[in-house]
Amino acid sequence: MAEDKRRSACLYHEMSPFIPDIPVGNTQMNTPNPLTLTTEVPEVVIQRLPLYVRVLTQFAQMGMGVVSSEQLGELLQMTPAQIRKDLSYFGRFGKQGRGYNVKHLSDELRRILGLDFSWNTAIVGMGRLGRAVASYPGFEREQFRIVAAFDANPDLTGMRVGDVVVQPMSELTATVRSKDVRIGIVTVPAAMAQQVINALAAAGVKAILNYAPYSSQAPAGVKVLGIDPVLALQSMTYYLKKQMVSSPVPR
Amino acid sequence: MAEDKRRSACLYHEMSPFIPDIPVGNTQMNTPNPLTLTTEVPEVVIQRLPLYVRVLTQFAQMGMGVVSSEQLGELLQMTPAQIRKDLSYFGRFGKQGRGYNVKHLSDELRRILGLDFSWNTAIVGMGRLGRAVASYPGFEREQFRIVAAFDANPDLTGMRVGDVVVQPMSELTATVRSKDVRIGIVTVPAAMAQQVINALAAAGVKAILNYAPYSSQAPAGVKVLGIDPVLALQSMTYYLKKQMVSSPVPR
DNA sequence: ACAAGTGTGTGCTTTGTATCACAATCGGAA
DNA sequence: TTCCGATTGTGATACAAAGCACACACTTGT
Repeated sequence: MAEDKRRSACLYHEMSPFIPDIPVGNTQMNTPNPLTLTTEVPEVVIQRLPLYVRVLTQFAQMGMGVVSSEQLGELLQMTPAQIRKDLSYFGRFGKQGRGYNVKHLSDELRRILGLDFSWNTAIVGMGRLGRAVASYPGFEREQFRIVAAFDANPDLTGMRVGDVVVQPMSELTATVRSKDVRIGIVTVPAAMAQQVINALAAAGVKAILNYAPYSSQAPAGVKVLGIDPVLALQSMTYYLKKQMVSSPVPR
Repeated sequence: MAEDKRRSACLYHEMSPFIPDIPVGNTQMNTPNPLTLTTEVPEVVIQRLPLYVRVLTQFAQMGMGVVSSEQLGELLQMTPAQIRKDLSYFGRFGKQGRGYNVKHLSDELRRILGLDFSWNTAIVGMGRLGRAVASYPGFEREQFRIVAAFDANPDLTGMRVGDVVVQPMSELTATVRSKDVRIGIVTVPAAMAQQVINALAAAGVKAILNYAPYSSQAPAGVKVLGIDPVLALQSMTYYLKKQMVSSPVPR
């Protein structure tokens, strides 16, 4: 039977400290050379996993015990085949004829993504945007703990935002290390963004969420992801404009 | 010479009311059947155009008159070839041996995207998140005008947020039509998101920015784009976790 | 116990996107 | 004016992702 395409599943299991004891016989670790056979999981797939987690949560709230890839696909607007293929990168989570156990798959995906414990984050830039982001409950709800906040403006030092007190930039490196901050959130003006990103990277932060409307240079080994609602709107207007031309009367 | 691959450039020029008078001889409109030859511009390309606009603005602020695709590529972390190819979907904006005129290219891209005039938007959900989004200056700065705000909670009706006054949901349809709202911003709780999206769509809105952490079903003909910083963080943790396993001592 | 039905996992095909490589073109220097 | 270095625009190519289709596994009902 099929015993060749264990590709990235192997890679993954190697990274993972605990292998799930799914009743599936073929966990043969016959990987010839784990360093050469680096068949990575595509980044797009990784980016879709949180989506799967989210809809699984929705299904769980609806009281459903099992879901099929077709049901998932309908909610996510994608083909069942793609979902199955994505999941197959990490193992065999479904049962033929039944589908996927909602709770089990959700837990597995959370574990794969590293969402089974909480991550310490620091936010830099305590202006209007920064305060809004810091007080947004969505992060804490998903186990992202904001454990520190910084701002260059000395007037803001000492101000309480949520559970933390604003610190001056000079304390960034020390605090990041002492509080084991792994994720940085940048909410400073565009002109300051790059230098803040560099400072965070220098302090050892490896993942940064950048709210500044600025195309940043990611320091080596650091993942910087931009969040910019304006960029999103700006690409939608292209399609809006096209529609207007085809039907000039707006309604 | 090359006179076959005018593909989507033709399509685009057809949509566009004003054709730029770039000194380029071959604007031959020999498209056989504009309806059959629908070689669309890839969506990924459209999504990158705002990025180009943004860095061009940066270059302009730096006082640069012309840029090469290589310079753009360095700032955007992508290959020069890709930038050139993306731009070639819409026309010939550069000059061999020189590069692109920053101001000219920026203006052209803005026009292509429909950013040469302002767009009316309405925001639904005036909770903490909604108020933060409504008062974020980034939208107005890029010509997205928030002309209406709605909330289901009657206590909020009449409250002033930025330049607008919060209205009840019952007035949504009428206001969207009378104020020519083309874009909707959804900042309601996840459980309410779908019904708000449907209401906006029914009122004629064709583009929606959804801040709710919920995988929505886009009504036919409507583009719904989700903004969720948590999803972004959740995919980054995958890589953070991998790094931790390879170097167990965090620093 | 077996047959019918359902839905997974995955090899193969198709589609789509990024990259390469080079001819065509431009501006400036000699 | 002509040559030279630079950089575009784009066909061709390589790569990656999505979708298809089916064997196989599991469940349920009889």
